Amino acid sequence: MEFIGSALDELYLTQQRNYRGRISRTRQYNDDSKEYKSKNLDAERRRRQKLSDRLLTLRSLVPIITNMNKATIIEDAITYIQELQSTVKVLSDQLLGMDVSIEEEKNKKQSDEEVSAEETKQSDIKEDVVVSGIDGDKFWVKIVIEKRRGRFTRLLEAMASYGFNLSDPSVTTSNGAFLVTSQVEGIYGDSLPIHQIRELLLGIIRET
Amino acid sequence: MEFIGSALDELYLTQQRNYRGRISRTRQYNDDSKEYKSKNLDAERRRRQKLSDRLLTLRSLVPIITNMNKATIIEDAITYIQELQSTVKVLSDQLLGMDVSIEEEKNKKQSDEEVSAEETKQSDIKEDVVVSGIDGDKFWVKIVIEKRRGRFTRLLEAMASYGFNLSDPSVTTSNGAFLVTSQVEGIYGDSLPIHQIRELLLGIIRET
DNA sequence: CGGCACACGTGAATC
DNA sequence: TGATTCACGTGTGCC
Repeated sequence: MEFIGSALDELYLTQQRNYRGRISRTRQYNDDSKEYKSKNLDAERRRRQKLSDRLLTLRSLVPIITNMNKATIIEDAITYIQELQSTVKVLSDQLLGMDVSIEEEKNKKQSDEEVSAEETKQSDIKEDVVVSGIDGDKFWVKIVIEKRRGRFTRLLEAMASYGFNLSDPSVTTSNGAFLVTSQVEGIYGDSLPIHQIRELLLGIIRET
Repeated sequence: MEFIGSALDELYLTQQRNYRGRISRTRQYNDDSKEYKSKNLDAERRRRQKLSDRLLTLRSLVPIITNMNKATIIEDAITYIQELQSTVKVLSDQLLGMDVSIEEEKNKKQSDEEVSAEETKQSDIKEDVVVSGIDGDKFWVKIVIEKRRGRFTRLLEAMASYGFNLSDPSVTTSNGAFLVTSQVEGIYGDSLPIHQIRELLLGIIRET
């Protein structure tokens, strides 16, 4: 609330920041007057900038970004890590499960669930469609839908008919749900707003 | 510009009040009262705690922790995400049957018990079809084919028309190849020999 | 104008 | 002790 000694160096506090930008400089020592110096001012500055840089690089690693917010960056990173972990689990299960089911009796009940569960699952799936722009006409989509027979094929057909061009898609099914994650580019050769794309996808899903 | 100390505020606050600095903008007056000021104090507090919570949950996801530091938490998360991404890539490559130079220092157990694998060359996409029985009329298929536009859809259609009933399929694309892994059951209501199923699948692939 | 998000400088705490 | 990390309240833009 108050600046003690600093008195808000009106003169030498040439503070210029754009939004989310950095400050230029603040001078402390000088003049005849007393010094309002803090010991760890520079150290604290470096610490802040370092943390900010780490956050930036973290954001660059996460493909799905909902907001530039400091908190949401971490939130997205959390969900992305969880997705990656589950992907690793599915992949290694499939890699190890190519032989007979000898091992997975105890450490993994996954085989039993997959075989027995099948189509008798109750539909507790919460559908979800997330669209986030990457750059230009590239997008990242994540679709969670209830697994129904032939639905994935129809979904792909519908998306193709609407001009969606999927690159490197990944599809997994788990607990009676489809999870489709993919990069998409070139919708009608031009970029639509994110929310319109999402609405379009929702419509497609609704029809399939 | 501020010293605080929670409870100490009220003591020191008043005596610092008299120190008057000119600020261009709004001044939080009511100095006469003993009440301190700041409007978004609570909001800022919630924001800080929220971010701290997110950071904590992020740290809980990362298995390796070098330090409890705020910056190192993010740093560890960054390296962990990179590890996960490369792990996913290695696993899908192994599922695709592509021999990559294993330079990994991964602590993960890598079972190289890749099945029969009658692949021929490695310069291009190695088409591969592996069928292994599970029990009864259930079996496990792994299909690696060259990625062409719309081919996966046609493949699924053809398989469906032949009575293949896929359960929990997983599809990934990498390096211009499709990898389809799935459990299949109930071909024509009765079990065919494994090699005949494989021949049937090869024929389907050849036509798509 | 208010909510929101951020960078800032500072005192305290830890090693 | 000094170096380093943290929480805090505030000023200040941006919707």
